Amino acid sequence: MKARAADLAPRLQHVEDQFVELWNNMANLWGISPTMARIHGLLYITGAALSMDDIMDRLAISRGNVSMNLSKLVEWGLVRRVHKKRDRKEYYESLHDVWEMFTLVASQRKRRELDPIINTLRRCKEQLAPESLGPKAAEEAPRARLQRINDLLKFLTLVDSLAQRFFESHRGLREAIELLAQE
Amino acid sequence: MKARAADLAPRLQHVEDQFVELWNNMANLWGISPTMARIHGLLYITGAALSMDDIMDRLAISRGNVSMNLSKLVEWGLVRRVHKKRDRKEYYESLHDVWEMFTLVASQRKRRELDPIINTLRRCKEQLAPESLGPKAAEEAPRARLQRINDLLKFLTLVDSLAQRFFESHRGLREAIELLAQE
DNA sequence: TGCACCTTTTAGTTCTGATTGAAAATTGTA
DNA sequence: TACAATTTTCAATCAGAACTAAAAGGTGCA
Repeated sequence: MKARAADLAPRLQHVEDQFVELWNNMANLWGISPTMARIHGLLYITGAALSMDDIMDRLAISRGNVSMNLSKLVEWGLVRRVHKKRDRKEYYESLHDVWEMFTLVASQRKRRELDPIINTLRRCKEQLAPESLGPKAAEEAPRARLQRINDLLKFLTLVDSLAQRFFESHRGLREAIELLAQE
Repeated sequence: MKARAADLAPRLQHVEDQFVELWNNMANLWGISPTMARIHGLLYITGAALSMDDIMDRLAISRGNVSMNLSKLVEWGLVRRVHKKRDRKEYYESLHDVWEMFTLVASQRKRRELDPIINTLRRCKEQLAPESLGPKAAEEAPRARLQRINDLLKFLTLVDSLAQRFFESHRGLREAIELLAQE
């Protein structure tokens, strides 16, 4: 099938819409809200710096909603504000590098979600420590629970330290991992 | 602080409650619903085989809700049904191994979430392929979009293949990873 | 400085998905 | 087989998150 030039724009837009919808579905996986994801998807796929109005029109989202979600995206570091000369509007542009986006999201989720969990677990652990339970603490029930908390803690601190290591040097690791995957 | 035997049970319960609450907070990270997570948390931390009534009472959740969430947990493979002799009730018991639980959750999320995304991306890619765009396809816009879709696809297939590899042999990998983390 | 243009905030509304309770279905036992 | 115990299903309800529209707040230019 050959496309005339006039067909190109709507077809491109159709692909972009599919992509935005895709990003919407990915929201859960990335742990961000669907609308935030859609906006980011649009910015990523077009590669352009868009204004709030552009986004409102294209995705049929209210101004306030776009505003709030854009600030969150900027806060996450996935999107940058850009100023155009002779234009008072602000424009927004997505990062381009997939690895960088992934690292940003992952490191923030670690900080917001994983770290507090590990802290709470440590607190649970203390409460079950033999010295805080008195001499009878050799009983079955607390010992078993302590064991399970320890298993979990061990696993999560492992994940934590691997993640940390990755964030600190993902540029270098990237090649290594890509090689590893091809093997 | 020394604890008398009588103090032990309520204190243990208090720690368990904290743990269930923690699991509740982890739900988002694991991609399961909070109530499902709380039920699983209770089963994991107590290490016991509990009946629906036990769970209803302990977590203050309705019977229907417990029933639905337990089936989902069984479906995910995180919880097993167990039968006790001379008792018509069914009892439910969590897996104990943290790595196994993680692998189960991750492999299912991959199948439910990641795989469809990769498929959709491939479809987007085809629609932007030069041959489907006609002779004028060398234009800037589609080329740039195709590039970004390819970047993404490359990243996601990489994640996919690493995950696959992990699921197939996490028992072996486990030791290697633990060593790596200590380095 | 004041105005016109944009963005942010917020109070109220809408929507989605979770939860309940009770009826229906199932299961095991006498 | 019948019945009592238990689980599942499902329509109605509820709660919280997301969204909107409009008012308030900034910002840069004349």
